[in-house]
Amino acid sequence: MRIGELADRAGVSVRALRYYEEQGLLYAQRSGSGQRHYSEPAVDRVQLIQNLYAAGLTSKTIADLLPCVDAGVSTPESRAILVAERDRIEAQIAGLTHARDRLDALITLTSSPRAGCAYEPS
Amino acid sequence: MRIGELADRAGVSVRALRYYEEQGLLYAQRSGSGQRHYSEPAVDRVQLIQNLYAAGLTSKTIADLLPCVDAGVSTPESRAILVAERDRIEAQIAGLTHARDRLDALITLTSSPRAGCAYEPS
DNA sequence: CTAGAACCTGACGTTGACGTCAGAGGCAAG
DNA sequence: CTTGCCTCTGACGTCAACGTCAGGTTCTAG
Repeated sequence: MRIGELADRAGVSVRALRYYEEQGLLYAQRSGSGQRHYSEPAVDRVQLIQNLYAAGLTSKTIADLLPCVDAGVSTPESRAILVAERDRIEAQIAGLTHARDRLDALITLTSSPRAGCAYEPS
Repeated sequence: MRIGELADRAGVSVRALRYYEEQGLLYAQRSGSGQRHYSEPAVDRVQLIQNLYAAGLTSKTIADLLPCVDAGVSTPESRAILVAERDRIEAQIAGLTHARDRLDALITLTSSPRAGCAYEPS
């Protein structure tokens, strides 16, 4: 498939796909005229990349890790990165959970006037 | 306390504190010579701000919400923002959890050579 | 065959939360 | 008094992941 279709199917922009290639995260066959052509698994790969981006990994970190994904093996260095990122994500989840709880408390606090002193005329 | 001490105690940079003030998130008394002076609760407030930043809220959103925190009440608009941000955070937590699971799987997969086919010569 | 959509390669623009530097003034200690 | 650290304002720098535009080529539907 060509780049536009991949973009649609993976839910990202065409520009993003070219950027991923630029960063060494995604490869494409080139037709004679220079157009990129992708195979089916590219859809999953792009979604994986997006997922890792969303988790806060940088292009460089992803570029370091993807070869291990492809090969199914990891070096001591890549394992260290993996574990470090996993821990970072866990910490981020904890922080977000805390923030969510604060927002929840804020919602409860501010939307029920004088909560606990309820005496609302029916 | 002065800005340096607040920065230390809240774990942020002096620049960040001035930026928060610029964005209307933090106020300070000014001495005759123009130096900022903060009271104790400022430490908590800075940590709240940091927490909200870490959760992905923008300066503007925080600026919209802090008055509600201060007043303990919310308008329909602020409630909408609160709920929207809460939902966004929940979605982000779900995404991060997914990413963490993928990394965990990757760690397991790549660090135990031929898992399930174990036959290692002792 | 032709119009229009899709694609190409540069290359500059954007955004948010600060970092950093310059130049000047303020404050406690010896 | 001066040394040295802290603070001030103002303004430009940074970084990542793209957005967007220009100018040109290629593919495809009718």
